[in-house]
Amino acid sequence: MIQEIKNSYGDFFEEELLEEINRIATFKEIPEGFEIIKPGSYIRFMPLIIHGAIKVLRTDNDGDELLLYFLEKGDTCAMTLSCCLGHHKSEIKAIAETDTKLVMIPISKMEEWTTKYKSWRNFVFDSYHKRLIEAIETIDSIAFLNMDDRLLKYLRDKIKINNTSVIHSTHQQIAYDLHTSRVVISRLLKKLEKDAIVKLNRNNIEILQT
Amino acid sequence: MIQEIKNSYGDFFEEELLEEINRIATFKEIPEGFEIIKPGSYIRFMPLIIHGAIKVLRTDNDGDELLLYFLEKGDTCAMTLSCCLGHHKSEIKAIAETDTKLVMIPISKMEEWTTKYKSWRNFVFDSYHKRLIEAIETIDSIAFLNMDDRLLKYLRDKIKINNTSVIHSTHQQIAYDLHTSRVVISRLLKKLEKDAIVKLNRNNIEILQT
DNA sequence: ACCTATATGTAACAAATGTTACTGTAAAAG
DNA sequence: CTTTTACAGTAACATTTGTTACATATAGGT
Repeated sequence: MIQEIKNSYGDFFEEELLEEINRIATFKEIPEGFEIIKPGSYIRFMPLIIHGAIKVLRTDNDGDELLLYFLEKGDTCAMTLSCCLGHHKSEIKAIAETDTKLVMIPISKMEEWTTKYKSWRNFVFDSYHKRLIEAIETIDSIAFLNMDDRLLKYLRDKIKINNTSVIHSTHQQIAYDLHTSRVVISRLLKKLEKDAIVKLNRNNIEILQT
Repeated sequence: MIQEIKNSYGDFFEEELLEEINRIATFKEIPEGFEIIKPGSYIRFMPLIIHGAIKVLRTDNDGDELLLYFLEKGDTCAMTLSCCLGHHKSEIKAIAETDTKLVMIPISKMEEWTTKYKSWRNFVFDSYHKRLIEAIETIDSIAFLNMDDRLLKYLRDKIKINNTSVIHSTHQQIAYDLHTSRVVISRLLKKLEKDAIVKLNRNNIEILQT
């Protein structure tokens, strides 16, 4: 497992810490579409992403959803950090965007390691920083962009995360992520197709221009 | 200064740390309306709020603005934390909402203290957590609420922060914070007045129902 | 008291987004 | 092969939000 972590996180962590992770953490493989974090649930493990991608959504009581951001190799979920350190409930939902490999750290080790290892402390600070920046970029999108530009940004983020130019999603799924309706997405996608930016097929969207 | 900090932060910090803050930090009084952080500027101090309130806005290149959240006594600005620890540029703007008293910590001490003091580490983690939660609540508002409810929420947040039932703002100022136009705010405020939720006067808005 | 800045009220219209309803069509299931 | 289900296309309309234009009102300076 040490080598796997090094592949994804470089030499960020000290050898000592790596060995401790190796001893204590568990390795997990998650299939695409699996719901890793459910809203309202308590979290006992903090996931380090070794391979793949996870999408993180905000949910409210009425079943409304909104994509917050994607997590990649080398990332961790700052909301999980918050939950772990503050022992709060999850207010988000996390779904495996692709098949994903995770290292699960038990929360009991979290505080201990922030005291013990400088690299771990920096990793946690850095993760918070990244997530805060991402959250604010999400605010930028919904506050300052129209739906057509938000859709385009979404499609581009998605092909980047999945490392492909074809998106396997239905219009309805996209509508959920952007918190709008299927009809609106179909309408805007059709416009993008007219402008030769995408090519539409059943269950997939090909991105022609990046 | 130690007593001032204790009044605002309780016994959260160790005596030792308090003394170090007292020795190193500078005390500052800021008048209402003063621009504490400008977008694009580098930040050399981290402000701890002793008294008063600060509003934090997101800005983009076109001069668009959006209120992110208010900071109160006991808070600090996590974006500043990010900037300090990561040495990034500010992407936000901070303005004194009321007359405000601050303790300014030089960033050089930041990392040192996170290693040295457990309470400081926890304070920093806690601040990040709070700001992340607030940012996500802002996302909730703009994603899930219509402008009338956003306005109402804004007014309520404002009277809470200012500890008064009269808001001294023009419609234009509110429009900037919510990233909409003055006419829209006037229209919606008039509706709230019809519903006996507010009373409108020149340069101030009285909130009748909380 | 008069002038001027700024603030507010409001109508009329434009644009963006959301909703409903119905169509056709491809894939999956029987 | 037929039936069913899920997906996508599109028109017509409703609602929300944004824009322009102008009228009116109030405070402050002279």
